[in-house]
Amino acid sequence: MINIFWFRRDLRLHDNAGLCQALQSGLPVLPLFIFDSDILDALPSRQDARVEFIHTALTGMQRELEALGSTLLVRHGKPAAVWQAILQEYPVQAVFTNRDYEPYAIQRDQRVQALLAERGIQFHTSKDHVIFEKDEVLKDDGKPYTVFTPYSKKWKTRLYSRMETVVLEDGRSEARPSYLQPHPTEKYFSNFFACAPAPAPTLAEIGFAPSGIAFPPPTVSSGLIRQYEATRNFPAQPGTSRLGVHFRFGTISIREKAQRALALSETYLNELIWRDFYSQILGHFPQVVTQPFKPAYAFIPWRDAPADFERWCAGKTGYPIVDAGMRELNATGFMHNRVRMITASFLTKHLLLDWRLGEAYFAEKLLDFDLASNNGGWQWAAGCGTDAAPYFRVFNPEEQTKKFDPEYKYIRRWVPEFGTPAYPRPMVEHKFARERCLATYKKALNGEL
DNA sequence: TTTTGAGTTGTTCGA
DNA sequence: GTCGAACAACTCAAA
Repeated sequence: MINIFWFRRDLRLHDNAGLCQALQSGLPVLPLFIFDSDILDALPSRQDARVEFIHTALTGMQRELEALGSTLLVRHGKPAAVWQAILQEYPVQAVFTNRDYEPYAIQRDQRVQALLAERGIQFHTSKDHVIFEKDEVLKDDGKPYTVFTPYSKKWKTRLYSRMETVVLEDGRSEARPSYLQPHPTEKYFSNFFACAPAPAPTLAEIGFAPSGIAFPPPTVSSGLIRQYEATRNFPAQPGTSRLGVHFRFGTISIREKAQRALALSETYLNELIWRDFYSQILGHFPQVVTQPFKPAYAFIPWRDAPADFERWCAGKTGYPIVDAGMRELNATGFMHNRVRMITASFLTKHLLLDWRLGEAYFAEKLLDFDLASNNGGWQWAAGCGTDAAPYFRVFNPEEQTKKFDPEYKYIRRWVPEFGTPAYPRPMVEHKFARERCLATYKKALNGEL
């Protein structure tokens, strides 16, 4: 008999909670990854950098596992069908995996768990993707938080409520939060199932072509984290970590990064807490996937203007900071955080286009796309999210440029024709757009529409 | 139950 | 240029 560890959004061998548990289960562990055709077939393009990223990460793990005398089983198909095939091929006692909190994943895992249960096979799940799951940080009345600041306070209280003494390499000892302790997977590497390498499908075999998009490294310097608060808002500078895609697919450990953040930057730690915050919002309020978090905002009459949406997508709005952001996204699969806010505000408030359009476009293009964070960010930009701030906070693209790209470095990098006759005029005048937005929101929220 | 303080990231206007 | 108030009123969280 063997046990199987099922990789999904946790593509690493080190400090992997579920894998560590599996390796301690007493049976040889065969690692598995499934390219889920339900997900892949729904992607709009056959050149998807995320699929390529996953494929690259799997190749790396495959190499590590072969060096350990084992292998990574990589299959392609609908999860239920793949599992049925695997259970025909291997005598499986139990399956281990890390929990995934997105609605589709929850449903998929319920089905797989039922399928396994019919055959008497246990399905063990672990927390790995977040520091705290949705029911670990709750108000005193047992209900979920919907405002970030009190959530973050309770999050930190909980983090520091359990400490362990750790002996460092130089012999000194230090107290560290138990929740951030690494899972020592490598101690149990001898428990992988010993077998010949199993051939994995190529990118082409699962139906995809290389995207041409470069992947950021899974590392960030301590200097950057220390300077994060001072530099993160300037898109021309490399002041942000670019670790998003690695968090998304688990090629780095959230615990390790949180431990470093604790030592180096409160601001950076807060960003990691935001990740948990939006994950628990999605878990408790899954309707946010299609509906505004604040129900009253469902009555805003978004404009129906496909041509305007196309101009926004293409980076041809005539507002250089907006266009620079959209072109960076289209070219690299990444957009600087500050510019994500500006472009999102522009779409929802200047153009009065439905935030779900922008959300879907980012979902298609962003290498680091994460449902919970992307949805939370877009609802925030549209004013309909958990943020208590007023809806009349309309970003002025020119003011934002003055503050965050005063020398037009970022703009010139992505909009070389800026300042020449080839650059388009603004597609909508700022003052007019601002007033139209405020009037429309006000009416809708007063129930006059 | 009531009260109180506060809420990621902003802009505009007038003194 | 700089500063504070207004933008509106509401809901959340905790005491």
